[in-house]
Amino acid sequence: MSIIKRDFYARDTLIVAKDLLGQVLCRKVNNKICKGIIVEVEAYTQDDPACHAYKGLTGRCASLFAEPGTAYVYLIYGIHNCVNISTYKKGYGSGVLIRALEPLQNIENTNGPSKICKAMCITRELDGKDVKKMNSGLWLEYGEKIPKNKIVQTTRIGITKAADYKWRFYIKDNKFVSKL
DNA sequence: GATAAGATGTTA
DNA sequence: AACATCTTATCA
Repeated sequence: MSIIKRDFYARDTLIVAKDLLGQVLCRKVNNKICKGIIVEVEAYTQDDPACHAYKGLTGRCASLFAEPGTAYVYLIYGIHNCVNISTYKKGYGSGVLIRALEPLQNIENTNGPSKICKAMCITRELDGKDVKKMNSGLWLEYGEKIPKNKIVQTTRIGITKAADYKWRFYIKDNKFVSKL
């Protein structure tokens, strides 16, 4: 397994989102390593009304504007954390929300964006971390390539704006994709 | 099985 | 006031 490099993230957000399927999200806490295969994602860009970066750079979403391959971790509904990876280029607010994982190592039950964070101890301390470095405690590695006919593209979940954008991608027939 | 409601805190 | 969610309760 090798770590995913900058070039991967420095592309169009939709492409990165699709290509993240099958890659492996890794987290090190208390000398334990957790791993899971990414099976479901959503793309968000600065031109997208549903994106936190739509209204421009704010304190909360600054990580979306950072170098490609930066973690954006935020609190939603007062209770739950969600994790994104910033994409495209520095100064442009875009990223990919990791919605579901297939457990590989030291985790289970990760069929939702906040469940991932709970299972892997991803908190807002990780906001702004560089996921291209293992010593951030959170990074991604190359996994299996997913054949095109196994990738489903559809509408995003839990948003009210731009609800017609088909910017959600998941692996067909995978048990760990979140429910409607 | 399905659907509805409640928890909860940060943000602009 | 809105919010990129999850769990529990209450039906059937």
